[in-house]
Amino acid sequence: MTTMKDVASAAGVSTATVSRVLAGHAAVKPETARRVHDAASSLGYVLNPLARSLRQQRSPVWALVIADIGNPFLTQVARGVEDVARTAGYSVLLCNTDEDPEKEDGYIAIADQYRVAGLLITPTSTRAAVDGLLARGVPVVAMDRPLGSSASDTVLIDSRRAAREAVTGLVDAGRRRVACITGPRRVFTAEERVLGYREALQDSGVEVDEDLVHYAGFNEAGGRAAAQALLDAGPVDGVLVANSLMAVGVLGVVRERGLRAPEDVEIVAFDDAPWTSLLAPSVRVIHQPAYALGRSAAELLLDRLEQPGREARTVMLTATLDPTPTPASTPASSKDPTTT
Amino acid sequence: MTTMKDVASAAGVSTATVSRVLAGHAAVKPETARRVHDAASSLGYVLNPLARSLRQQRSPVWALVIADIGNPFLTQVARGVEDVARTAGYSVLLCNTDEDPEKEDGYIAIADQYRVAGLLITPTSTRAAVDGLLARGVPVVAMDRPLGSSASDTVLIDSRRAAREAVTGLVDAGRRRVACITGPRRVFTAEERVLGYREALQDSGVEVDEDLVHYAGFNEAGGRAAAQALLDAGPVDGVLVANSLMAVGVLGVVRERGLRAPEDVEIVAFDDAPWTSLLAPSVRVIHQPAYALGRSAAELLLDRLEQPGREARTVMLTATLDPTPTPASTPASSKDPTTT
DNA sequence: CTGAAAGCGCTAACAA
DNA sequence: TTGTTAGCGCTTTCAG
Repeated sequence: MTTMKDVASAAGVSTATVSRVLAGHAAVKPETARRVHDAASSLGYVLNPLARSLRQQRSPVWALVIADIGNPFLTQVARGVEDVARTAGYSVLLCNTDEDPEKEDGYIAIADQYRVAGLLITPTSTRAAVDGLLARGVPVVAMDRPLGSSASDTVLIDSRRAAREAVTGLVDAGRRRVACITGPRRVFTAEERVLGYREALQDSGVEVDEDLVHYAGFNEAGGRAAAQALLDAGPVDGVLVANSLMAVGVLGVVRERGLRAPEDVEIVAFDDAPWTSLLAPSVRVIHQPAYALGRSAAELLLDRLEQPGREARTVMLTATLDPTPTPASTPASSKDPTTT
Repeated sequence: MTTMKDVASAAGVSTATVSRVLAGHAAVKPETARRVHDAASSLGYVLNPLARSLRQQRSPVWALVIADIGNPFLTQVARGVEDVARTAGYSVLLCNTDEDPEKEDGYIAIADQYRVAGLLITPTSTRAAVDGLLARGVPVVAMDRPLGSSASDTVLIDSRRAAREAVTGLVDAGRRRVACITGPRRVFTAEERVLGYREALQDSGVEVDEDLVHYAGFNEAGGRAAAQALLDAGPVDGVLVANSLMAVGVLGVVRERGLRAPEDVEIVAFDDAPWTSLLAPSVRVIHQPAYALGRSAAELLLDRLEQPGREARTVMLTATLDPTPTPASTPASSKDPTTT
């Protein structure tokens, strides 16, 4: 393993000079710089970032702790974060918690140990253990869900409003038994969506039937289980589903039971994955600006890195109810950039 | 920032002893160990892994370089890798190349610089620049696609055979104009699937019409573009699609053109995401053992870490053509574990 | 413009 | 069983 010392002796200078040349700043005679570069490349020298970070007391890495790598919404968020991070020269260490508070705390601890320059998280627990980071002055940005300790920057999406709007639409369209299938109780967005649902019903003077509200895992299995329980209990003509993965589970059940959507039951779900418009029992979707969320969060982090002192900021983005899908034409609308 | 030295003086011992206590190995008097632990926890000490890695010349991190974080097949692979890594005490640095050879080489260089303990990759280029790692004795495992330099362990899925089987099925069912929509030319699996397609046609004595073979991006946009071009050129009654994301694009076009599937055109696609069985124009899927692929790859890496000398090994897994979907019942078959 | 030297926080011989 | 010591590879004063 060739080190800076090797390069230094090959170029006939000190390691200090090599360091200066490689870093770019600090004035070095061009002639010397050239010799160093030549030596470095001919030796195939590659800088050891561990040593550099040890010395500098910071590493150019961000930890991105997300709740579910299988959730298209969150992978879009990750893309947004990564794109900004990369252009700013940071690498992103992606960690997957599977909505498990213990795994979450474990990853935060690892990030802590690694002295990451910043942490972005979609907290699964409101009390995610980020105090250590914060105390040490490491910026933490909460994405999609707030953290208990509000000393950190936060980017949210107003999903409560969107939920309310969607449910109001269902009721206005004449749906009488509208249910709500949402994520785990502990999770902020899961609760927000239920709140929006309740508000809409109250606005419309419809009494909330608690049997129509189901909490479950934020994934296909959760959606499936909730739908089974819901439909076993009685008929329903509208459902608000908290994310696209759950929607898949719900639709599976709907299909198996021979129900038609939207005729028998109209389903509105959060998140527009590319495939949502092609689902068999059809779903109306609520678009969430996932990519933009990731970008904003990363920008807040960058900003905070420059002004460590500034007060915490909260950015609120808006979710929009897509127009009812017209089965005949299905434009591949991409409000978020996609890979090409 | 409290260091080991602080803990040492607080506990009235040397840093060497603190290190020994924290590492666990090496015998330390229980009494001393307790004092050290007390000191450490009361000071809120957290070990600096940078320093440790610098000293040990290895870091407990694997780089997982995948081609597309948005591809459900690959996220399942990532889960497999991560589960094995975690139980073995490694963290996984996930990198997303977007099928871009330059980004790929960039990430490999970063992994190289970070002195990762191992690298797992779904190479987008056969000549991914892993020689540096290999030369330094860092294990590299190729997943789903082989690397040019075959000095590395490899886990593949026999998708050529699966493609052949699927296309043979289409022809046997009376389909006469069967097309193939696959990924970028450079990508191994993209080519393999075309090879299987060609073999099937040759077996059946059907001449291969080159206009029916389309290469495109391994994502929704790619599938969409290929399908447009294909259908503009003439009618088709069967299509083999190389992955689920492309299938979404293809189905969108099929639907927009008012074609029915499988009546007018039967579509068989690789990868069974949870939502594939719910797609409107229906698709028959080829199941690939993604999670198992990830696990095998991780196990090969672990194994190689223990026996640096052993010769490279290649594991071949099998893809299976799922039975024709019966629209009425859609069992949520999970051959791969899912989050609950 | 360049070099010497100190030291980031930790681990691993080697002594004691 | 514990301490001393010598670095891992790099950056950064401080001199020159």
